[in-house]
Amino acid sequence: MKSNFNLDKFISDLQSFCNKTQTKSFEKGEIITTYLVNRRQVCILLEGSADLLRYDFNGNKTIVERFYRHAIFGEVFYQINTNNDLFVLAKENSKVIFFNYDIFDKKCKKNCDFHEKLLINLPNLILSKIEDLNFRIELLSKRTTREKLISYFSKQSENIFNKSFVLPLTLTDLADYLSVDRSAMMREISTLKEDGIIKKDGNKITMLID
Amino acid sequence: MKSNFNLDKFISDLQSFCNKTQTKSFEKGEIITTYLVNRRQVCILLEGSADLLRYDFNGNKTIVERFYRHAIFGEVFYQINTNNDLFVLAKENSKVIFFNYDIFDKKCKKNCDFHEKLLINLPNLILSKIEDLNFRIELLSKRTTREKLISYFSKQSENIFNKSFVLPLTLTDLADYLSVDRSAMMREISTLKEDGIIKKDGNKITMLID
DNA sequence: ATAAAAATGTTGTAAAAGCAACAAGAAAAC
DNA sequence: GTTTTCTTGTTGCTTTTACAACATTTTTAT
Repeated sequence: MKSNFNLDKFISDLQSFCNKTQTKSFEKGEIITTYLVNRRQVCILLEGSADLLRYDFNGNKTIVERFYRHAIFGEVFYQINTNNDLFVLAKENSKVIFFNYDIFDKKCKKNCDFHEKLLINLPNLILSKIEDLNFRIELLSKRTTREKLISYFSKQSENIFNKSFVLPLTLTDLADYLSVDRSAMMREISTLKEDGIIKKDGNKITMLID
Repeated sequence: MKSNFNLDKFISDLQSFCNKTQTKSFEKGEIITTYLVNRRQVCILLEGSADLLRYDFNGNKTIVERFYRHAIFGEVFYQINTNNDLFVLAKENSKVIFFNYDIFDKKCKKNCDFHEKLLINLPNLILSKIEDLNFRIELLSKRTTREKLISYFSKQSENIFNKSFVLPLTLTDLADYLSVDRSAMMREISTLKEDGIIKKDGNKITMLID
């Protein structure tokens, strides 16, 4: 549904042509990166999924963003003020390519076509990210938990062209993502079921409306 | 406070070097552009301010984004499905430069250094936009109207390095921006005043805390 | 200068959401 | 295979927010 250009080819190009990138694998639960002031790291998720997390002074967790395959993230894309505030946690075993944003200014060697490819492909990754952010804003702008849930479910359904889909998040995480109280959300899911808007079987949801 | 590169020079470069861009002026209240499916227009606000607006089926207005000088917008940055859903309205007299995103693929003529400049500067504009979107998400993620207001006010205060600042939006628009009911927001502003968190004189707010 | 429109400010009441606590089921760890 | 941890599901109660209505002030239009 997102950008359709050949990202996989691009990724393999990145790895073969430039010695200024680094690829690492992470196990579920490992910290992929912590956002640092004055660093301009760029990360692209090649495999797996991960969360950008923040814990506030009260210890409340916020899922700032959830990343899936091909997501781009790093300090470059987030205004940070203090260290250790934001970090990215692998939700599944993941593979990530890292490089510094400075790569755009300082070419690594003559005739390295890495930069050309990067300049050509990066915009697509970034535009895709902007679309995600806009959707998240649309979600969070909804006034009620019910509307948030319907929007989120509809989007999931549209993404796979199917009325039924499996939730990619636990319900606990979904509440954090929609920025609502979990128990209140559960209550709302119950009324959505009662009202015949959705059907729910475990973490499989079916939309019963258009 | 945002990106510090020389945007003004870049803008004048854009206008002088490439015949594929167009610059137009708009009076307050005029529609700058309507988002169209299958178009990939890019707009940069050179002067003034504008709102990206949506009216839902109930007629409720949402300020999707508010643009100030140097903001970048257009279909490229928003996933749209239907025409006439989203449009950009000038809040003040404004000046906007338009070009098509295809400009990145199809160079206009040999030795036109427009493209080089565009490729160099556009990322800064876009990263600045991403920062704005992230801040908006942070705001909307707050669970209470009180927290949303405090975050918004703090940000305004930090931006100009001054405890006192003039609201850039009307209170009515601020409510739409924070996605809360206006009267409920007004009530919360009252309690913020009572609790000695802020001082308010017309549309000038002073933070009384850190 | 006057009328019209928009924004601000306030309040009562109904609806929604948050908080807290707990039981039951599922998944992960040992 | 058993224990421990995490997730789901539910409910009573409190706080917050939305809705609606209206008065007042400010801004805009003519």
